[in-house]
Amino acid sequence: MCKNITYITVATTRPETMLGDTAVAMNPNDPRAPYLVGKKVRLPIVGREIPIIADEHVVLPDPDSDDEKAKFSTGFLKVTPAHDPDDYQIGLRHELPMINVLAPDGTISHNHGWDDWEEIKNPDVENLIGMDRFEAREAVVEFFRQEKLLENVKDYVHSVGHSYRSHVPIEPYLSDQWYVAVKKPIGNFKFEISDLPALSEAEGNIETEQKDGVTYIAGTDVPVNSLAGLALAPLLDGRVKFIPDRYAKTYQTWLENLRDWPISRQLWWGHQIPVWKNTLPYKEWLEQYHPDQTDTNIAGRVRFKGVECWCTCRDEDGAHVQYFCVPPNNEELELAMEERGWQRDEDVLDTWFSSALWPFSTMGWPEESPEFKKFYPGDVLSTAREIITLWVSRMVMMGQYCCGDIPFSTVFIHAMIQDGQGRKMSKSLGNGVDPLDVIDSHGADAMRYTLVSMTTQTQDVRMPLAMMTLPDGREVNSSPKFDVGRNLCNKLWNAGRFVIGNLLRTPAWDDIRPTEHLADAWILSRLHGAVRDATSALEQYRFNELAERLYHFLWDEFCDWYLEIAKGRIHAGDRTPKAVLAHVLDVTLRLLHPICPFITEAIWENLNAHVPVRGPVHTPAESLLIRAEWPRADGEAIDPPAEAAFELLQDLVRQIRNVRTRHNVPPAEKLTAVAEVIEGTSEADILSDNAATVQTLAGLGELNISFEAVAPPADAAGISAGGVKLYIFGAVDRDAEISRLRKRKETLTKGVQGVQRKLDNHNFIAKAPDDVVEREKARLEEMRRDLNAVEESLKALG
RNA sequence: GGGCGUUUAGCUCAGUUGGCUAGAGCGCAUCCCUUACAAGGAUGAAGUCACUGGUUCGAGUCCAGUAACGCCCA
Repeated sequence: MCKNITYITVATTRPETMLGDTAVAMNPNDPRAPYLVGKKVRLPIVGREIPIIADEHVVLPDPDSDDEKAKFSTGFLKVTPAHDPDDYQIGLRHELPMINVLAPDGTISHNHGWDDWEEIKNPDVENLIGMDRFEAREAVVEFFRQEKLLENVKDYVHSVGHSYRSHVPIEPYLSDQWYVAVKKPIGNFKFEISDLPALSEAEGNIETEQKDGVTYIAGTDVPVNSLAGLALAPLLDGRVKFIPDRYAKTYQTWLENLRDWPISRQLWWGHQIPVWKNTLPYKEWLEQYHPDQTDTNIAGRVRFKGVECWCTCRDEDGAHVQYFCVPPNNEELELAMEERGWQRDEDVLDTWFSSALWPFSTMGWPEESPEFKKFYPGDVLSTAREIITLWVSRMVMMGQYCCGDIPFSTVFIHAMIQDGQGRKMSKSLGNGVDPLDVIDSHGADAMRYTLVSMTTQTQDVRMPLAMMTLPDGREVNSSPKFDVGRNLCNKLWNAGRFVIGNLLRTPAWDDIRPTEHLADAWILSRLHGAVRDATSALEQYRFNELAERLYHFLWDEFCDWYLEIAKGRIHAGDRTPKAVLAHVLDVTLRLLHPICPFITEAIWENLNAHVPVRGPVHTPAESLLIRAEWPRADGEAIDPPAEAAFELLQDLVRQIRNVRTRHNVPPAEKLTAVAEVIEGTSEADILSDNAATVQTLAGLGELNISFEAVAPPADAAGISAGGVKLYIFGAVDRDAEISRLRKRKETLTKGVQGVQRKLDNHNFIAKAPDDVVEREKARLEEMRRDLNAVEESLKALG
């Protein structure tokens, strides 16, 4: 059957590229292959005779397949090495000619590598010259139609890369490019390998293997002293780490599979590649410029007119071509070269090539500037995950190649902020947020605080957008998420205002007894707890925890409780809280400064003006907060008994407030209460010492403490906490009280049952750690006591 | 196709080595312009922790699988 084949059919999506076809390929497993491979076919229009070759790349036809390629395949593939990356690989494998039929502007042209043009040119082809690729596509199809060579036109779904700027389909185009060899052992290395801390340490710390005299990182084809090796070794030996550490895998996998790095870019902007090309015959060049040179195979450093240059040369179509890379600031040499026919490469460097130099080029490198000496190498790089490979790895390579050390030891990868629908922010979608607009809508510190609080260990975070009208009338994209930061800053500012406004005649720290009053001991304990937690969060790069912890301390502890208590005490003539307030504000400002630098600095200045010496330190505080020391947690100040005691007061106050709300007691109305405690117990002491505090915070006109059992009054609301039973008089709404108590009873009953079930389980008692069991037992006891109190109160109400 | 992430209250998210009666902010409901703050205060309602199995005294958390959504790379 196959012997009678006189033509073959190929399918293509880009008919115009057939002008550059140099073979037809078929899969070696195709049953027709044995008859056809090795034969030649004549290419229509062009008339070029091209071979039929066998290549695994060709997809066998299968009309029933879900795979579009197999479905549309005829079994024959036109091969255009100069205009398709896959075809290029086939071309290399089979040593096919590479014929470029396009000009750089996308029109059909015979001036850019169409080598057999003179042999094949004919009116049909000449007709196509100058057409753009889309026009030529139609013209080729039309030619096939008229010559009755067209078998079919079908719709075909495929993906073609489009330029993200101009949105036109991208055309693969064979051209000369500069590449950086990343897996080649580096010759002429400026530094000795033993001078590189990363590598010399690596020699002992990572596994390597020898192959043909080259040392590779074990299990890879990455030579230790190649650029890829320079990037990979510090990760493997632990000198570079990623946070979160899962990103190390991205980095490692990419480096292990790295191919040479193409650095030529055909853009009108950027850093033009500093390479000059000369096509003079080599001997003439030698005589003219470098009479002493006898080795014709130059590659490496040469001195040229007194300037040290990099040089390489190669044969191109029988002529010697030299390339010279000229260092910067040699304009005279460049001009002299250009006058003599040297041409500078028109391409510019890949932006990532320049970016790779960023950690040191920003500090004056290659000059050994003071900044460079002080700040290189750095510590932490904070960046986004999509540039781990393109940028981070290259900075690590170049840092060592150019400066002899890695540029940073920790790479912190932050989440990507998406819009409210989970889409990446982009200019074309208009779903982005401009930080400058956010600063206008919410303030710089508010934006910073919010972003820090969003910095979790996940990959993405969402930021719902909203149009906001600024005071100046502009409508901008912002997000209600920034309200969190704005509210915090507002709170901080007002708290600062209040504190500073109360600092007249603040006693010296040595003149107060800062732990005598429970509230003082409590806030100092909480303060040092906050310092400890904030420090630990920072050290572990847990920025959201840092933000939340400080928010919680400032708002829920300092403002909601301590300030309210301090108000009453200061009003009553106690000056101790003034010293405590000044100290707590001082430390709080230090803690918040990295997140909210502007507002804290402003408050700091105010605080300095009023109380320059404050807290346990005897010297005036730093005049600028940015220079002030980060606080240190004082373990002595952390006082768990004081915290537990204070929590009892909080519990009582909250429950009394709850009663007030449920009984619709007007805020101004003072209630009378009686508390029943057992004499000599700690809760009796706590309550006796802090009755005034509870009264103020809970709005009680009178709080009597009884060591005798109090019969639950029928017209009172009852609460209980930590062994304290408390009855509130004047809450006359019996129904409301009954429903409140029933709800509490239900909650407590459920809780008791749950814990009881746990404690009845022998396995739990036997296998759970003792402290867990003890905690459960204590909880059970507590809940039972409260439940009893609730039941008593219910009984009293009838 | 390969790698990774997410799924917890109406919304946006925490929840580290399993101990949770599951938290926060916003929103919601009720009350309050009380001399730091209404961008505030007090109180409250709201969740079958995507689904299915497993391990365990105990699972939001560990293991296996399923589904949906998303990101990066090719």
